[in-house]
Amino acid sequence: MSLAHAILVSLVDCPSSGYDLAKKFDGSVGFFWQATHQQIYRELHRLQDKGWIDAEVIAQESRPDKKLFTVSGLGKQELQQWIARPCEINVTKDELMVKVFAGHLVPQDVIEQEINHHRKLHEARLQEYLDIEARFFSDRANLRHEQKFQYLTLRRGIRLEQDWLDWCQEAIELLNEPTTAIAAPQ
Amino acid sequence: MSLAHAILVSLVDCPSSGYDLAKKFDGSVGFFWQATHQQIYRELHRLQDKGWIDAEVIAQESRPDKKLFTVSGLGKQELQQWIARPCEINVTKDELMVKVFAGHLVPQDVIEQEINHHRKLHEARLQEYLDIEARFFSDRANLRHEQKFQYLTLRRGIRLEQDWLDWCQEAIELLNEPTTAIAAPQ
DNA sequence: CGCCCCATGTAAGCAGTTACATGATTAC
DNA sequence: GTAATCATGTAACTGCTTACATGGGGCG
Repeated sequence: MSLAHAILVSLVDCPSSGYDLAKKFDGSVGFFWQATHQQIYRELHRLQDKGWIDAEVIAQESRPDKKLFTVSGLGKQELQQWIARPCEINVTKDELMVKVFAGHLVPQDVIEQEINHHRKLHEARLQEYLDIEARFFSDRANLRHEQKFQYLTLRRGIRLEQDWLDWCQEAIELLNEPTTAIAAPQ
Repeated sequence: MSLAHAILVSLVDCPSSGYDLAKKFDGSVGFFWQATHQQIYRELHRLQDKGWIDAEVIAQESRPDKKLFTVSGLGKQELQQWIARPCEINVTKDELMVKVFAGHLVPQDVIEQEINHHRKLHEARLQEYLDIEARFFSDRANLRHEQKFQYLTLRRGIRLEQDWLDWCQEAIELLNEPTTAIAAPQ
């Protein structure tokens, strides 16, 4: 499992509290790994037990205290080893595809509506990614070493969303092609 | 949750035993929904309790008996309602992206190797999909109504794999661009 | 006054994974 | 004779989700 590693990666990027992490897992790292705050707090305890992260309690005025977590030397070592271990393709569970697969069970406009609904969701997400690209990666010829890697993950997201839009287009077109040459009962 | 629905969709397509389903979830429906045989058997019991599927025991010679499951009227109704309920974008958990995000922690060739490894995996999967396209959907102008929908899911897969290959290409290129204009310490 | 934000947690329940179990048949 | 295929399951464990809990501060 690699929620542990997703958290380590996030902490290496920037030391954070559990609360901060929960927010980051709702953006940036969260674009390719999701976790709720409950998962995160539990995992942070485990990571502390393993000695992969260190905690420092930060007292705050007019705010609850927070624990700031940083990746330890051991944790960084573990991360490096994990990155070097080849991994499999991520598994997908795509509800929309399950629906489309059984699309013949419902009136065609039901499926078309659902595809259009998803087109809008993917459009919005694409726009979100493009905004990040414009804000943080506008000078693409001069990316710092670390930025290159983060930019690549963003590019993956942009591509994915764009490709979804293309598929939606293709799908609506195919569904509206006249169904020629069916051996219809006469 | 929709393992239940993935199973219903699979059964509507073709009445099957738990064992058959487990195999199907290793191909066809399994390209966008995965489940082990244990999950499937458990879910089949639940679906039977709900009355969404009917079981018929088939005695076989020289083989263990098997239970053949078919979707009941109630199950079909439920499926239709489920398809009509708008759903969210599927969540992704992409280990490779987590690794790439923290790519600066390891020597560059480690990341390049991992990207190349994934390029090969996606190439193989693309080929698998293209074979299915050639075998079952060669006559694309004359698809039956149901086939259109299944073809669309295949197209989604083909696009996804192709897009992965394009990203891998792009990634390797970006990583090998000379890092110009870094304010390097002199 | 009520709601949202900050910050961390417990508890219960469901989903998913891994290992183990059985027992006959067929293929090498 | 050893392994794979057919066919179905139990048990234990880990991971994930949902709900609930606390308590101060800021905002409208």
